[in-house]
Amino acid sequence: MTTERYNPRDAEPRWQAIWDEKNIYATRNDDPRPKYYVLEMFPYPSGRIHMGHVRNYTMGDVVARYKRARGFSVLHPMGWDAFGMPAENAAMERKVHPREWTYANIAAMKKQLKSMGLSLDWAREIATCDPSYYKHQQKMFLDFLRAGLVERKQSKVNWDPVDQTVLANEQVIDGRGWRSGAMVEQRELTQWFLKISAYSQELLDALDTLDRWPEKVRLMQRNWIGRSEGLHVRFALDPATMQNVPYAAGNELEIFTTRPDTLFGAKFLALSPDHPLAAAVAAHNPKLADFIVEARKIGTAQEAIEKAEKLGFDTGIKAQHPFDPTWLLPVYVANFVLMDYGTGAIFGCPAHDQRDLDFVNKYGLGNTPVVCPPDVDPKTFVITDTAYDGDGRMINSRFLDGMTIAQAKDEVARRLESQTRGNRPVAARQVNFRLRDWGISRQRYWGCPIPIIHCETCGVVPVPDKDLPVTLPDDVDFNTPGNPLDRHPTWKHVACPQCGGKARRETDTMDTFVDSSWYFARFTDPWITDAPTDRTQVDRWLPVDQYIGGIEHAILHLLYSRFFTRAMKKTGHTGLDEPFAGLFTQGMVVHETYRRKTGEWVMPSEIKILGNEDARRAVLIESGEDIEIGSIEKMSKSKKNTVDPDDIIAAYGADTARWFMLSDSPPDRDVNWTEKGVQGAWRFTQRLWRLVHEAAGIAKNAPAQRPATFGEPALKLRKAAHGALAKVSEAIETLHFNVAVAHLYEFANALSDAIGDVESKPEPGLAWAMREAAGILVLLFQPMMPHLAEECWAALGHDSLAATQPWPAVEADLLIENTLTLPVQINGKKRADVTVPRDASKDAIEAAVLALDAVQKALDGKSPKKVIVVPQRIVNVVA
RNA sequence: GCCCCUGUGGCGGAAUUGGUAGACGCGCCUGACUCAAAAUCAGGUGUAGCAAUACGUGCUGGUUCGAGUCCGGCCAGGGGCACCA
Repeated sequence: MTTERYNPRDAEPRWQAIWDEKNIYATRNDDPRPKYYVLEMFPYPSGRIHMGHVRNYTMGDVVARYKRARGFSVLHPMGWDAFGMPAENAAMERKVHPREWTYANIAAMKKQLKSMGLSLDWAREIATCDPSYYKHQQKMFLDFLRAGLVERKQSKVNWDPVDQTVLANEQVIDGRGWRSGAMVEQRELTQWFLKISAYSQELLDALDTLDRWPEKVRLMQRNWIGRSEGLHVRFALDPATMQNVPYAAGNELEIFTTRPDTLFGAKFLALSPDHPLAAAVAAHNPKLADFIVEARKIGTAQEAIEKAEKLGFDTGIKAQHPFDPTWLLPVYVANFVLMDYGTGAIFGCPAHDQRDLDFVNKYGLGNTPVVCPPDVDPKTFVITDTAYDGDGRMINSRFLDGMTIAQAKDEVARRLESQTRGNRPVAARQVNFRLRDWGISRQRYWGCPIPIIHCETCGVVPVPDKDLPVTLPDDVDFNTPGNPLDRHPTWKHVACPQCGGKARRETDTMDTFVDSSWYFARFTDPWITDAPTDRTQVDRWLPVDQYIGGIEHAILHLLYSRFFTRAMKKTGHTGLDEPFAGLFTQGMVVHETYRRKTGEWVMPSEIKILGNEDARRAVLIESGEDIEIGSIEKMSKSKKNTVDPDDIIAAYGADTARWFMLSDSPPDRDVNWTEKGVQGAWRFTQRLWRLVHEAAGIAKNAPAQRPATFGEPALKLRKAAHGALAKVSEAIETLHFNVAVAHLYEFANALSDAIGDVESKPEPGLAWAMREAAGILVLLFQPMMPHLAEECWAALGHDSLAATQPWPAVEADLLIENTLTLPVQINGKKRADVTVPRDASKDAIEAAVLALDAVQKALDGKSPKKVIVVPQRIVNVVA
């Protein structure tokens, strides 16, 4: 009797219009119910959404809809990460203003997102390029400046020669710019820095409290922060070797080491090529000067950084061993010592550090092992090509001999701390971090202007709060590379706010990661005009309960946001430290690749698949030309293996796309987009529609009152319904969407069986159970397929909206079975089943098991060695 | 090089965290309906075997009444960091 098909092209826009009209997804800031803030990482407005967005926003939407049904006041906003390079590239290539380009893209993408049926509160929409947003960012920059969290300093920076801008360390991947892919060069520039390193320890410690973050992300951040404990040691330099060296710091050299225990294995000291002492020696030593120039090249723009040979240059200076002034160590300049870690100088213990060993083997400085591995005879222990960095006992180390590494470290620190030279201890325990301050200056137009004025007489002057925002000029040209703000004829020329004299604006704009470091806070009250946040709202809504996005932001965005939230707290804009209580990182959307014999990539929409499995092949639709089917890879424009969400929604509807995104693959793994898979999802939407309509036909005749008793088929259906309810709820709570999907399939199968029972085994309670079950089914899939749910909910005779219904309540009694079927194992292998009453005693179960034929046979008249009865689980007979 | 994660049918993946391995879906096979196809419906589908049964969660050892799950060693794939002293 199935006639009509569900038509998403008609139904989806219809329900979207109704949701809009009734404004059901708006969140009120005065809602007294418990709050739940679910947020997906906001998109860059590139112009079109891609499948990764579909997956990301579908997951967030399921959580939002589920929590709403669970009675929470849900905040689920959307905005745009709208500043950035592509807008300027478009301006250069297509002569369109970045603002126009960006806002046109936002309009297009908003339309696409709306077609997905997401339950978003669009009234809170923000775009980071809007002065009403970046005004507050400028205010916070100035607040941070006053709080000592901003610094302006000259530093070596990573310069991207293609984008013509500076990149943070985090934005350099394998020596290349994260966006342009160009080899990064080193340049000296004066930059604005946010002092994230002031929070190194705190950012590290607090990771332990983020128990709803993936362990993987926490580990990556831990490694990035890179805490190491060690000793800061002052080596005295032999005055005889320091003649003619104009070195301001005097006759000493400070080093940092994490292995003070190996001090008696020292063979040399080494300076970074950028160390002031190296420069001082080079002033009178042209060969060293040349060496330093060469060494710097290797550390920067050279391709093979990791393969660079360890090179050194002997300065002729000698340093005294801290425990023995007569023991002199040569001081080298070495290309592998970094200036901006520790003190820019090290001591080398070749026996226990591979780099140092490579170095001494090249320059013939020898090595002395000072840590002997367990079970090795110290007399025969020698190091040749491989340094030993494992555990052991101290040898060849005078008063340290026999100690463990930990004891030796402590002993060295203790002795050197109490020695003084020039009224200062010779050594101090020190903690070092790898994390550097966050350089935010970018030489770009399309970013948030840094609200600073440089005055010839007053120096660096903050723009007064009353003059905010500093807005971008509209009349800019992109015909030449570099920063359009810098070459704008008038924009940068202003009067100094302090003295009124001639001054110029800072023409650098902020890194766009600043924009995304606080948008989640702005969403809590995007309407407030005189402050970045309303403290009542931001403190009530934050932290974000569930944040969802890509793993690619594990360090950059998430670490910056954690820092920024703390900085906002310090300046009174929030009351908390951690912005994201729960984090989920979703996998990518991948797809097969296709290419012509000539090697050109071909889009999935351009080809047709013929045959199955081994006989599977692809041809170009247009010409019938054979196409090679390649590996499954991340969807990307370059390999053309993308599928356009618009096409999928036009062909199958948003619900089918959403359902497929959630089914099969666990959400944190990659999902392979296949035509077969989409068709499977499509068939299921049709099947649900039919099932619910059939069930509705039966339910029409159901009594209004719940029957006092239910027959077997009705009870079976009710158990299936409530079982599914319990399992789907749990799966959504734990974000195991693929498991929720599987339980919904199972439940649909059970409903289908029950519909068959109506004819074969009619009974009065079944119609009532059918109505209950169909209702539960619809509400269970509502978070995933909201349009279909509305259509089905209406078919069940409701004039309310499925999207606003409370989550159904489980009848716990139905989940408890009166009799249990336990598996019976003999010696750990399953051999039989036994059905016993739920409350049967262990003895009763044991007796029932021993009476089983299979058990009798296995025991062969003997009595069992042991019978293990695990209540409600399993029985194991040990024969 | 260091650190981390993952290996389960033809495929995507389940498995109450030590208790019936393979739920659910895809694919495939058989049947029904149809002039036929699509759609739909019913049944089957880890491997070997006619069967009883045996084997089976990357390999290998161990702990346990019982191991996909815990421990040791290896192999493969993926990711992060990489002169950080």
